[in-house]
Amino acid sequence: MPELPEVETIRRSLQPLIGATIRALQLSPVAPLKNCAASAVAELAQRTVVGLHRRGKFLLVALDRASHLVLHLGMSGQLRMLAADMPLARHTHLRITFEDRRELRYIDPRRFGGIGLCQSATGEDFPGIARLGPELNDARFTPDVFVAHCRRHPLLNLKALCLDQRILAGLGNIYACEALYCAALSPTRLVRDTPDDALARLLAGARRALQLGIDQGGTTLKDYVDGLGHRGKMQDFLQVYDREGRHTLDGRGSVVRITQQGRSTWWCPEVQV
DNA sequence: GCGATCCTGGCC
DNA sequence: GGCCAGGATCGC
Repeated sequence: MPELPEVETIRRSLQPLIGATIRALQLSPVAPLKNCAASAVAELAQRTVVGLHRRGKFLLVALDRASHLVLHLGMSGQLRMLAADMPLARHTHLRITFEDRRELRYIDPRRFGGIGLCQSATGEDFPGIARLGPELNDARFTPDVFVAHCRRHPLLNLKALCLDQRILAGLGNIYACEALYCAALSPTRLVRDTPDDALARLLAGARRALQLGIDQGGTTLKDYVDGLGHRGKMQDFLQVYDREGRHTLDGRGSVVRITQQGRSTWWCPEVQV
């Protein structure tokens, strides 16, 4: 489900948790733990939330003293901040109860997400985060840096490039399609056949698509909500995603769907070359 | 690089 | 029943 704009929206919605102290943590028997033992998670009791950070699609819950919590929402994950006495949703895999009776719940039916611990405040010691490309909003991530990364993968098509977290951290299937439309580039084109200035356009397109997604509070196709239960509005601004057989939102052409790397790509051949 | 795989749920 | 879904990893 959640790509960078959704995770960022969730992060912002959970800011009120900063300063709250954990009373207890409860894991489901099938919680998707990544590189950590259930006992290590339970030991986070009595620790205080000091910050909420995002890296790519990962959310880091920074705690006072030592280790921090790393959460990835995979395809179907949700984070919800609720009162501790609210009814429990199915597939709730982690409950973090705070001293003030608020509760942060991690819900993930498909369990493609993950719950883990890291030592560094930036998560650099967490596998998966360590492999990520630069943050899209990092000013040091210049077109030159991006192009240099791209050139190491000449045989990738541009859609696969967009989805490659080592290169563009945070893009998922929706925003990859939207970024390629923004940049007017065909998803089937190979990196090898794409000049530097077109790759620079792709970086700009990715930034534009993600920023619009953040501004609109994420995309709610079905069930995405932020930590407070608010739906996103980006679904009303998508140009190509899930619009097979219709026109692009701006009416510049018609949308087709193809399959690449086993996943759907929606694009507009009249605009994207 | 590519395809299979991990899961559940919703839709046709 | 089969197919599809907002993701990432692992093996070849």
